[in-house]
Amino acid sequence: MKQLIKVMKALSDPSRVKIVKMLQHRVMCVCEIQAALDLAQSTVSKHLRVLEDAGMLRHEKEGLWVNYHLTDGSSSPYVASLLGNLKHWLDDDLEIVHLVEILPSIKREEVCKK
Amino acid sequence: MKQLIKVMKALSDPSRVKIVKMLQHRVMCVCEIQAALDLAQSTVSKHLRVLEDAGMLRHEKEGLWVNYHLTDGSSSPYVASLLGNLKHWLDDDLEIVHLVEILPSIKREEVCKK
DNA sequence: CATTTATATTCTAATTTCGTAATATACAGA
DNA sequence: TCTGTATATTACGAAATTAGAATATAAATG
Repeated sequence: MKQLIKVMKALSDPSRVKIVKMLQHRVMCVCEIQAALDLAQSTVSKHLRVLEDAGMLRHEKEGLWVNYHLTDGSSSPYVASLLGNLKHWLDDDLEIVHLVEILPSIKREEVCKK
Repeated sequence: MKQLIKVMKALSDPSRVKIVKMLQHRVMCVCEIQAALDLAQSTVSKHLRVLEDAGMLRHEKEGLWVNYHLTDGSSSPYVASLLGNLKHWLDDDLEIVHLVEILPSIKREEVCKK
């Protein structure tokens, strides 16, 4: 039960769902996600932690960058099923369509320098 | 997006998930659910409203009783998919097993009189 | 029509969630 | 080792969620 609730809560926030939808298209680092969603860096970092704790994401360090990507869902049937469903869910949601459209223009080298 | 979030939030609470699992076995009125979960009546009433607003439940009046039952999920693909998954999810969760076991002993005629 | 019973709604307190700013950490390059 | 950059963590206020007590509503019954 606890595990299911954790997964459901992780997907109960629009920003986190958007993150999942973006990561379906490619690996992203924190500042790229921050640029796409227009949130504070600490906010994005925390959302990523919630998704990772639920078993939906994993990260790998690459120098200064931290790359986040979707898991295969092997951590639980809940994750597997919902990640599977989210592959097609929301594909015609206007906000998601827009996010996916601008995704190619978001490059870490251009986006991250302050 | 809004609809998806509503469904996810509805299933982000253990009491609400338990309600869904019980209603897989039979129709129940509010005071039966209250007896099964040992919560205040107003609390149960509000949980039911959340689930119904998300499209997972419907109710019918029968005299003084209000009978709640699961929908067929036709309100949205999110509801359909999650109600489908919840048919087998948690079937070996100890708390759910116990709830289902005591379910036959919970009868409105015996349970509701104050 | 007054009473009882089942449920819904309202009010309120406690807890959780979400977001940001500020700070800490980790790593790369000069 | 000092500096700069990307990310994580902490502190904290605003908003949402959850629970229960009290109250309101609706329907059956005497």
